[in-house]
Amino acid sequence: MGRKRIRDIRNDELVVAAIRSIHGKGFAGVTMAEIAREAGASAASINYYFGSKDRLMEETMRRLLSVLKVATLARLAEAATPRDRLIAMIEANFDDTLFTPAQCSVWIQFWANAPYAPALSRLHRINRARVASNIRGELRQLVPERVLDRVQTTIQAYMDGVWIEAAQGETVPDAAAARADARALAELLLDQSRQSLGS
Amino acid sequence: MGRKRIRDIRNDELVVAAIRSIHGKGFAGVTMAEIAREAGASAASINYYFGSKDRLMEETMRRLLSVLKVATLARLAEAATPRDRLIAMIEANFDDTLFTPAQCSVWIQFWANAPYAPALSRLHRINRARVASNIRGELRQLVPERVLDRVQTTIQAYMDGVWIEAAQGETVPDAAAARADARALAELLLDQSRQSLGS
DNA sequence: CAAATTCTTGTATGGTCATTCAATTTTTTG
DNA sequence: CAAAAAATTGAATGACCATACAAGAATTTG
Repeated sequence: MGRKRIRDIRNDELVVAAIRSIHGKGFAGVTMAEIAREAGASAASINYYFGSKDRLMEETMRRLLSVLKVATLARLAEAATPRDRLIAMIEANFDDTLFTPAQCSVWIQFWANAPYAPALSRLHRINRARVASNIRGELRQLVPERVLDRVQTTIQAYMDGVWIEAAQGETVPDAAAARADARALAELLLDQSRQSLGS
Repeated sequence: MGRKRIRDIRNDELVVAAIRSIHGKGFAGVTMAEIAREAGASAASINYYFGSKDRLMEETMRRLLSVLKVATLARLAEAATPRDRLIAMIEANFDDTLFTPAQCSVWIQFWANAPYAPALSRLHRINRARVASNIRGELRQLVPERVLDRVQTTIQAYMDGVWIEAAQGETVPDAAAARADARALAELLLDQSRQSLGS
C-alpha cells in the first residue's frame, strides 16, 4: 500500500515549504537551507528528492498549475452553458485555493524566471496555451469570430495583471472580489460583442 | 558648462547596458562584469557610479519610469478632452519608446524584486499611485462614481498583464497593436459605463 | 531478525560574485 | 603647465551557497 508514500509526503512538505519561503524572500533570495528549515528538514534532503534548486522551483510551479487545474475542473463540473463554462474557467484563477499571497508571489517569481530557464519556459508555454485554448473553445460559441482573438487575449492579460497587483502585497488579496471583478469584465466583453455584431 | 557631463554620460551608458543585460539573463542571473562588458567598462566602475548592484537596478527602473513619464506628457499635450487624455495616458504605456522586449523584461524583474527591496517597493508604490490618480482624475469626468474604482483597476490590471505577456517573449511585442487593443478596452469600459447608468 | 533498501544529514568542496582598494590614467582648473 | 580632482580598473578579498558525499539511522522485506 504505502509503496511510494514517504516520497510523496516529503515532496508535498518540501513544495509547501518552498512556496512559503519563496513568498518570503523571492526565489533568488532564498537559500536551500532556509527552505529546508521551513520544512523541518535539511538542505541535503531537498537535493535527495528534487536534485537541484531549479528542479524544486519547477515542481513547485507544477503544483500551482495543478491547483489551477483542479479548481477549473471543479467549477466546470457545475457549469452547463458555454457562458457558465467560460466564467467557471476565469473564476478558477481566483479560487480560494489558488489566489493567496504566497501563491501569487510564487507565480511572479515564475514569470520572472521563465524566460531564462527552459523547463519553466516550457511549463509557462504549455499552461498558457491550454488556458487560451479552453477559453477560445467557449468563446467560439459566444462571440463573433472577428473579435474572438481580442476578447481572449484581453481576458488573459487582465487575469495576469490582477495576479501581479496581488503579489505586490499592498492589499490583502480578496479572492471573492477578484472573481466578481473578473466575471464582470467577462460579461461586459460578451455583451458588447454580441450587441455590436449579433451572435 | 560640462560640469557634470561625464558622470551623466556614464550613468546613461551603464543604465542602457543594464537594460540589455537584464533582458538577456535576468537581474539575479546577470553579473556586474557582464553588465560592465556590455557597456565597455569595468565592474568596478559600476560601483564607482552607482555604489551597488541594487542601486543600479533602482536607477535603471527610474529610467523606465522616466520614459513612461515623458511619453505620457507628450501624448497629453495633444489631448483635449478628458476621454482623449485618458486614452493618451493609457497609450503611453505602450509607446514605441517604452514597449520594447528589453524594457518589458526589466519591468518584470522589477515586479519580481520589488517585494523584497524597499527602494524598489517604494518606487513601485509611488508610480502605481501616480498612474492610478491620473487615470481616476479623467475617469471622474467620464463615468459614474459607482464604477470609477472598478474601471480604473481593470485598466491598470490589463496593462500590467500585457507587459507580462510581452516579457515572455513568445511573440515580438507590437506596440501599435497593443495601443489599439488597450484603447479598445478603454472605450468599451467608457461606453458601457455611460450606457448602464447615464453620465 | 538479518539483509537490503530507503531516507537523512553534517560537513566538505568548489565556484561564483559583489564589493573594496590601491595604483594609475585622464581631465579639469587656476 | 603643474597641481588637484575625477575617473578607471586589475586584482584581492571575503561571503555566500548550491551541491556532493560518505556515513549512519530508519524502514522494509523475506
